[in-house]
Amino acid sequence: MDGRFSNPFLSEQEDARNMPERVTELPFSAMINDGKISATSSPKKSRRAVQKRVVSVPIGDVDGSRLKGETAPPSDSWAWRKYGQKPIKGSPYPRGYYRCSSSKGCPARKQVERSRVDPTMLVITYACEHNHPWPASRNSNSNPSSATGATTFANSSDAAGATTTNSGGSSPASATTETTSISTPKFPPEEPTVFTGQPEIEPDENKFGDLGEEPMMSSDDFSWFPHVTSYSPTVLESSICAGSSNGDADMAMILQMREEDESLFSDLGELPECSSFVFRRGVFEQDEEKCSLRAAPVWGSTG
DNA sequence: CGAGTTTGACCTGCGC
DNA sequence: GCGCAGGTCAAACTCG
Ligand SMILES: [Zn+2]
Repeated sequence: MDGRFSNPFLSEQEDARNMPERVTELPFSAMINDGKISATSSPKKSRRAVQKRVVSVPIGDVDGSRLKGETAPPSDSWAWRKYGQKPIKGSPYPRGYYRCSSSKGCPARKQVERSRVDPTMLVITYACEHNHPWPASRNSNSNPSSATGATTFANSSDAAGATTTNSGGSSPASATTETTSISTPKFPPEEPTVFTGQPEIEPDENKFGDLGEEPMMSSDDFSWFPHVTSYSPTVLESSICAGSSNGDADMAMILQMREEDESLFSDLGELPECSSFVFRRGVFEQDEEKCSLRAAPVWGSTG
């Protein structure tokens, strides 16, 4: 594994100190941390080696701001357990730390914080992937084949579609439902930076005084849809990666997803090529990393 | 009674 | 070496 992941897409903002919040979203995942788990060695490197995918999502009042009203991100089908919350310097809003409640051995983590530039947006930072194919315990349906898609989709669409948040100006608000969702997952291998429109780097606590500037939404790609998320290469890789323990299930799931994938794209008439590309790529990688990396079967027997 | 949330304490990396 | 800031743990508490 020499190449590892030199994709220009990945702009892992490990020490993104300069840019506190660049409402950016990385289409591709980068789970290749270090190759070694933080179990054998000291938990020191764990801090930095972890890549992060930042996703900006408009706050939907459909599922969120109900009782809490604070930071209630739209559930992404995965079960998250909050394990911490800390105020972030430079941001008036605290940051919530979530972990996967499905399995103890699941390294999946999620950080949710409100965007400083756009209080109506939540910045969700994903770290690590799930070691398991699917919790299949929380909400959603047990049949991620079609019913789930439809149901979840409808529900979600309502959220984003209704909220719209206007600020993001994400695509045509007039568009009802799904179409709006995926919008255009265009990840042209040439401009991963996307956020050139906001060279404004805050030195310190400048803050929320005149952040009336619109984020411009250079990358308002797919609006956060649980369903769509499943299609995200992230999850794909996740499942693939998990193929260390029970490849069967994973494979099955992948196939399943693929089917749905096609359906989805077909329905939307979007770039199916991309999907194929991604899918193939994932498989390819699976062949390479197959039984390596983390994918610790901790949750397999120890439980 | 259990899962999940809340909240303070504690730890660690990093800059000064 | 100290202080700061971010990140995590764990006890207490709440809701179902
Ligand atoms: Zn998980």
